[in-house]
Amino acid sequence: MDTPPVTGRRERKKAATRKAIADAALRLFLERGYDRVSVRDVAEAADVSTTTLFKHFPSKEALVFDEEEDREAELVAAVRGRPEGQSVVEALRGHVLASWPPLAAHPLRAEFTALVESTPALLEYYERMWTRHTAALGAAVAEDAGVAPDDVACHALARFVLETPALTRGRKDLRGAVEQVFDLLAHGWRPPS
Amino acid sequence: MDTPPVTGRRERKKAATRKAIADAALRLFLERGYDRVSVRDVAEAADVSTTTLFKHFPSKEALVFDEEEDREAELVAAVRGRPEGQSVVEALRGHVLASWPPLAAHPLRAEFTALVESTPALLEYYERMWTRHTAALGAAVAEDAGVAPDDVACHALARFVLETPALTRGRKDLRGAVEQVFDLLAHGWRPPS
DNA sequence: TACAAAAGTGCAACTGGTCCACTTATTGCC
DNA sequence: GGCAATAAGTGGACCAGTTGCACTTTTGTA
Repeated sequence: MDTPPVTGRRERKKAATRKAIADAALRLFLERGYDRVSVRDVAEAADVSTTTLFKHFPSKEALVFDEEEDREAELVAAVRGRPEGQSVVEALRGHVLASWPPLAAHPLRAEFTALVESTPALLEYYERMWTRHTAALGAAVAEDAGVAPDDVACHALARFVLETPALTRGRKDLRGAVEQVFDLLAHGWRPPS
Repeated sequence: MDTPPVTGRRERKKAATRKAIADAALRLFLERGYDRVSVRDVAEAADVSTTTLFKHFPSKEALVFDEEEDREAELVAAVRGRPEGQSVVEALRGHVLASWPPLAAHPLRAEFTALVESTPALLEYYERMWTRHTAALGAAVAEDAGVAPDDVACHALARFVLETPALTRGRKDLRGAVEQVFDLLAHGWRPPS
C-alpha cells in the first residue's frame, strides 16, 4: 500500500508535536509580545501539557530559536578547512561575512528580528548562543596554531569573533562594521581614521 | 545632647536594613551554598519581609555583589586622564592590571570568590556587571579618538577589554593572561610562540 | 501639631521550571 | 500475532524568584 515510511511513526509524531509547539509560540509571541505570553499559554495553544512542552524545549527562550543548526561544527570547519596560506583571522572573517548577515537580510524574518531585538531576554539568549561556542572554537584555533588547547590568546580570539553579532547588530552598514571588528582583531586597535 | 546627625535617621535606618539583608545573605550563602538558600530564607534571617528585601536589591544575585562602586567612572577616567603620549590600549591595560587582579589576591575574599565561581548564576551576573559598561567606555574611547560616539571599533575595543576578567578567570598566571589579551588588542592576533 | 512622603508589612498571585506517578502509543522481537 | 520494552504525553502538585496591592508605622518638615 503506502511506501514504508523511512522514519517511524513515533518520530514523525514527535516532530509534529515539536513543530506545533514552536509554531504556536512564535504566533503568540508575535501577536502579543514575548513577555505577555506565558509558557502555559503556549502549551495551551499547542494543545499539550506544559510538561510536554519542556520535554521538547529546555526553556522559554528556546521556543523562539527553533532550528538549532550546528554553528559550532561550521566554525571549527572554517578554521580547519581554510585555504593554504590564509590566516585564521581571515578565515573567520570570511566565514562570518558569508554565514551571518544574511539572517538579517531575509525580509521574511523582519518581524522575527524585531521581536528578538525588542525583548531583552531574547537578545541575551541569542548572543549567548554564539559565545557558548567559545571553548570549541578556541580549542580549534589553538590546535591549528600548535599550542596548548587552553591558550589564552586563542580563546580570546574565539570569544571576540563570536561577539561580532552582538557588536554590529543594528548598524546600518553591517558588512562594514564586521570588517572593522576583524581589522581590530587582525592588526590591533588604532585610533580610527 | 548628641551631635546632630549629618544624615537623617531615616537614611541611617535604611542603610542599616540594607546592610542587615546583605550580611544575612552572604552568611547564609557561604554556609549553605547559593542555591540552597531562598530569598525568603534571607529575608527571614534579616528579619524583614521579602517585599522589603526586593525594595533594596533588584534580584537575588544582587545580594551578593553589594558594594556597587563606580567602576564605570574609573574606566572612563583611565582613558581620559592617561599620561601624554600613552595609547588608549596601554592605558586600559594598566588600569585593568592595577585594579582588577587584587580582588582575587585579597585572602579575605577567597571564600567569596569560591562562592561566586562555583555558582553559574553568580558567575554570569558577575561577568555581565563588567560588560554592562561597554557603552560608556566605548563612548569615552570614541570621544578621545575624535570619532562618532557610536564608532564600532571603539565599542569593540571597550567590550573586549571588559571581557578580560571572564577570559582570564582561573588562570594560574593571571597577570600574564591579561597581558596576552591586551597584546592581542594592541597588535592583532598572531599564532602564539 | 498636622500632614505628606518614605519605609516596611503581609499576603496573594503570577511565572518559569521541575517532579512524580500514571496512561497511551509505538516498536522490535519471538 | 502476541508481548514486553520503551518512549511520548498527561495532569497536577510544587518550588523559587518576583511583583502588586492595600495597609501601617516612622520620619521629616511646614
